[in-house]
Amino acid sequence: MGQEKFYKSMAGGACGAGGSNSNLSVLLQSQRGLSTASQPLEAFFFLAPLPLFLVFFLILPICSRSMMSFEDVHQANGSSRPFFRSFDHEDNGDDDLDEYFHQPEKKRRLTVDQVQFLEKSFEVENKLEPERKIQLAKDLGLQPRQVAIWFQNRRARWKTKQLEKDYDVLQSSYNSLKADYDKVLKEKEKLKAEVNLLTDKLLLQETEKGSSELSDKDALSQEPPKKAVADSASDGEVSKISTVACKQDDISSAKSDIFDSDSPHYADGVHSSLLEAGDSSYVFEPDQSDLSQDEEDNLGKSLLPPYVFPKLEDDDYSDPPASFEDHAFWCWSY
DNA sequence: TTGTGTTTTATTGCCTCC
DNA sequence: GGAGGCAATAAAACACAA
Repeated sequence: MGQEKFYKSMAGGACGAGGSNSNLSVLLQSQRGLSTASQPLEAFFFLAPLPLFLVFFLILPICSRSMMSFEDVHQANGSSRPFFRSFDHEDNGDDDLDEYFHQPEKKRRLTVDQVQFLEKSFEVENKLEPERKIQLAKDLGLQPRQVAIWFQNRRARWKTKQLEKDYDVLQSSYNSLKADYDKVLKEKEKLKAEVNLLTDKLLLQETEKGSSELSDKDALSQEPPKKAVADSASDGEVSKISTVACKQDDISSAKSDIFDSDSPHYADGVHSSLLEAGDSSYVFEPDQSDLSQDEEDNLGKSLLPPYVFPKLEDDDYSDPPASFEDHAFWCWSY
């Protein structure tokens, strides 16, 4: 099928080499200010010594097939590659000519000028209408099919480049987001440590307060203080007293909420060690005998001051993949 | 000079549109 | 059903290091 298309387009674009060369020459001259000699008739002078049938049945079809301009062969562009390299090589003799004609068609690169012209045309419009294709083919001395293929490949290259650009944009966006995320995470850890520190301070204060109140009570009841404390401690009196004291104090109540919502789960070294050292956790144990667990939770949530957050386990944060590539793959896999 | 990687030109097969 | 586009691929041309 491709071959069918190819030969159709070949027929459509054939036999325009001479006139089209001058078109290209004029166009390129106007573009770059170069003076390139356009001499299409040279072709026929060159072919004159050959038998007529050879010219019409062998040489011309090949010229039209490759759509090579003689100007391109002669042009003194230092970097230009010989567009018709094989043909040049065959100038040596009839044997080579025969060999050439029996060779399978080789790929020939477009000249720098042709590519430049096509690039400019592509910049204007990357799609190719039939009329423009024909015109470009004429101007460049190429087959319409070649022009179409060039545009097709050019679009593919453009698309690849565009994908690379998009990838870069996404990558930088991901990097900045990840930086923000890390920053927030650090901030969170910092705030968490601060809350722990304040809670511990409060605990110590409450402990001291509880002891002093107990001492006052002991003094009032005129009982030997040491025995009373020892006795009370032994049967849990301290706990009850402290709880009452705690309930009388708004701040401490709020803080004990903090404590309730947070501290039992703490695994942080500082906090847990302090609690264990004083063994004071029982002091703030609220009297919740008449509250169900659900009510307890709801109450706790509704009464929490705005700065008290529910405990977030570390697992609540799922770490993003280490790299942008991993993340992209991770997203893609979902 | 040669091996190897990259770029460019061209083909093939499939799909969509008219 | 033909024309044209696209993705995948082949293969030639080219660049370049060893």
